[in-house]
Amino acid sequence: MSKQLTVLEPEVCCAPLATATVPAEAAADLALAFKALGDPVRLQLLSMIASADGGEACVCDLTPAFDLTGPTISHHLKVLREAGLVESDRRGTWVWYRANRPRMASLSAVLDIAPTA
Amino acid sequence: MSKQLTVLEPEVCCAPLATATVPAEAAADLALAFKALGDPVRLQLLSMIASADGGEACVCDLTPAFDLTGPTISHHLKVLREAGLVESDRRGTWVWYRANRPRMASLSAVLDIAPTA
DNA sequence: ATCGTTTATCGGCGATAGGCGATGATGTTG
DNA sequence: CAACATCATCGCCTATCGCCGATAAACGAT
Repeated sequence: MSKQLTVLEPEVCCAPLATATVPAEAAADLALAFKALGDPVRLQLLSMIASADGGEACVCDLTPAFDLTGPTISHHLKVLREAGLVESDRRGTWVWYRANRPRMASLSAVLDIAPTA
Repeated sequence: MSKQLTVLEPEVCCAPLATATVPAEAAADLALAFKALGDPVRLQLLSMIASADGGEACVCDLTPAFDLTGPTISHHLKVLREAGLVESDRRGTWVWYRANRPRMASLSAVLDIAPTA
């Protein structure tokens, strides 16, 4: 929603992990994102959001997909938000989430394996 | 999608997160790996190992790079091992670690963003 | 066999994370 | 306005995490 605090530095780094030692500051930011992905519920939430039709998913559609309470889902969404993986947008009664695709792409690139090692 | 079918998977699936909702079992395995990456020290350890000359790194070279004790580094390496991200190999006095590149590639693929959404 | 070196495991401690119910903030509708 | 619905935040509890010192296990050298 109107969470004015978003990732100020979206593109933190992209050097593949296997090509050079990641600096400490970059490691902190990357670890924050990977930690957010390190939970089955959040992983499914992100996949539901990213694969949703139109690229957006309403919380009202996400919550009933789990055997968890509303506050818990809201908490997980907050973690994903603060990790810069999703963005939210309140439209009327409902809140819609969409994936931050550049962020995901950057994480994917970090894990990418160089063709020749 | 292209006709690139990967025959040998290390553990689990590889369907990009943004194309379909990830099943619960796959989410558990993926979350385990991402959780292992969700720590700055482990992220740097993996990058040091993966980018090391010859693709291998000795614990004796890893430990002094951090302001942490031996047991703590050993613990982090164990987490990476149990997540399937690295493999270890004792050769004489020292233990050498190398990255599990297929595993990393599979995680990278999961976060990959489809060209057209 | 005994020592020194390297790495892993064990036990414990403080900090963090995931879960819930209760409450609050926001928006729609009657 | 009041009543309702949706979603977020708060407080609390338990479980897990990250860290250390102490100890054990594996190996080479003496």
